[in-house]
Amino acid sequence: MENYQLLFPCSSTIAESSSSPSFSSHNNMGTPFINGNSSLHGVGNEMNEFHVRTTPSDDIHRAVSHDRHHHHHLGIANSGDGPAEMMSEQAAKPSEKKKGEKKIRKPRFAFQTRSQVDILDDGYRWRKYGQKAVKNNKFPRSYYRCTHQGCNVKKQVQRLSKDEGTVVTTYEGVHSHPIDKPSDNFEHILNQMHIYTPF
DNA sequence: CGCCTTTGACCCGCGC
DNA sequence: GCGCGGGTCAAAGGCG
Repeated sequence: MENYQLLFPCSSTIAESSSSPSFSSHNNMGTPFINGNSSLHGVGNEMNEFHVRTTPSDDIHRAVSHDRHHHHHLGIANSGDGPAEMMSEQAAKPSEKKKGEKKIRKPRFAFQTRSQVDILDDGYRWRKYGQKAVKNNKFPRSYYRCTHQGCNVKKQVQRLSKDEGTVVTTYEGVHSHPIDKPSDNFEHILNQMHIYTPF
């Protein structure tokens, strides 16, 4: 399914600044929306912010329902009236530090989706590694890591308490490997097509 | 049995 | 220093 990129229609744009180079260089499937203004500031700048603008029709995702809070079932994320949203945030956290390593924050980008379900299935396999309560939010935030060997991409998902129909997904890092969906069967594909051709 | 969640503890940066 | 908030670890358990 190399057309995973369709998940993010061309209309959605991203502005991100980061300290991570090696961005626009090789294309990485699965992150089509990185338009390569890489390394705005050199390493050492811990401040980066990300904006995501999506269009009204951005609730374009396959989604996993969580009728049980574990396994993945298929379901179409809503189709809603999600208005265009813009997000910007600061992340001034040095996360990547092993031992005397520099504190570089990978670029992060977020988008929000109106959806009934929390987990948007973007085609990668994720393992949840944490969940935390968020201040001023009645919903927790979940932390996921890409399970692909050597892939360090993370994402976090949270639902707005202000508008509980909205789910914010924040990606951190870039996949450098193909999509690793165990079973991409017809049903999945059909679901996608369904979503991508709303007219 | 392998893969995944759950969940409390831990860690770290920051403001007071 | 201390507490808080956000992010991560890892043990334990669940499920197919």
